[in-house]
Amino acid sequence: MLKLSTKGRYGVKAMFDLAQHVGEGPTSLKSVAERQGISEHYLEQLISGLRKSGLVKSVRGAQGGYILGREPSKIKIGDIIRVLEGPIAPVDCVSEEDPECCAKAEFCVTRTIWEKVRNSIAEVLDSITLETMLEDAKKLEAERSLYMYYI
Amino acid sequence: MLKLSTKGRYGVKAMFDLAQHVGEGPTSLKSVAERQGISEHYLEQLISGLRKSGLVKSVRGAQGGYILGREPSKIKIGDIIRVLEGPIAPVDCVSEEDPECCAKAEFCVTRTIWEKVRNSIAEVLDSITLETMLEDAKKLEAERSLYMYYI
DNA sequence: CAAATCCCGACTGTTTTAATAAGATATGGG
DNA sequence: CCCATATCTTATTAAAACAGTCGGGATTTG
Repeated sequence: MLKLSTKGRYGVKAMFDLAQHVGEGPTSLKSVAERQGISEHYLEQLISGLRKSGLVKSVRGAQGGYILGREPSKIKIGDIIRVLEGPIAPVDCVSEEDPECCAKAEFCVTRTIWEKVRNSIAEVLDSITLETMLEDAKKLEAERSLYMYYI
Repeated sequence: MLKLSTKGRYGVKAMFDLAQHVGEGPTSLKSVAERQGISEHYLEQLISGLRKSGLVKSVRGAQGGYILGREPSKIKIGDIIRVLEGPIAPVDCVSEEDPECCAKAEFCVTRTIWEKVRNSIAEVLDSITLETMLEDAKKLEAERSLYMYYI
C-alpha cells in the first residue's frame, strides 16, 4: 500500500550514516547498526546489494568496513531505493524498467494516473542526495541548539 | 516497495466504471467485474469499504447494484486510495493521520524525505477526480479514432 | 595466531495479499 | 407470493513478501 519496506528505510539510514563519516576511513557495519538501531545481520544483507551496485565499497578484514562508492553529492536517494526496493512503480505496468504492459496499456486511463504517481515519487527521490541530507542535518542541528538555548 | 495493492487498483477501476455509467441507475458488481476483469467476490469485499465511507451507495435486491455517492467531480482518486489502502504514508512515522512518531522525529533527516514523498503522492492523487478520468478517456478515445483512421 | 570484519546461503515466524466459499438478507418482476 | 438477482457478511486458505535469525567461511590487521 505505497509503503516502503525496511530495506529502503534502513538502507537510506545506513548510507546517510556512511556519509556522515566520509573521509574517516572504512566504517564497520557494527557501528552503523548500533547508531541506527538496526540488526547487524539484516543490514549485511541490504548492504550486499548496495555493494554490488557500486554505491558502497567494502574493505575486508579487521579495521575494515564500508565507504561510499562516490561523493555524497553524486548519490541520490532514488539510486539507493531502486537498488533495495527495485524499480519505482506503484503498479507493474508503469515500471521504470521492463514495464509489463497489459494489452490495453495504450489507451488505459487508470495507467496514466500511476505514471504520474511514479514520476512524482521519482522526482522527489532523485532531487535529494546524501549531500543534501548532510546539509539538512546541519540546519536541524542548528535549530536544535537554538531551541535548547531558550530552555 | 511503494507498490499499490490490487485493492487500490481494482477500486479505482471499479469506481471509474461506475462513473462511466452515472445516471443509468444502479450498476451491478457482476457487470463491473466482468468489464474490468476482476473477481466478483473479491470486488465485493473492496466495495464494502467504499460503501461504508459513502463513496458509493448500494441498492439491494434484483436490478440493484451500486451508484456513486456523489458527482464524479467530487470524488478524488486520493479519496478512493485512502479508503482502500489506508492513509498515504511511505513509512508509518509520516502517516497522514495518527503518525506513530518515533522519539527522534523532530530532528530526523530521513523523515523529511518521506514527508516530501508522501506530499507529492497525495498531491497527484488529490488532483485527479473521476470527472478528470472521464475527460481523459474521451480524449484517448478521440486519439484512438484518429489513429484507426490512418490505418 | 586471534580478533575483527566482510561475505554467503539457508532457514523461520509473521503478516499481507488475493482470493474462494458459503450462506444470510433484501427486493423487483412475474 | 415466489424466485431470480443482488447485496451483505464471515470464515478459510494458498502463496508470497517481510523482517529478521543462524551458522559458517573468507580476509586482513595487530
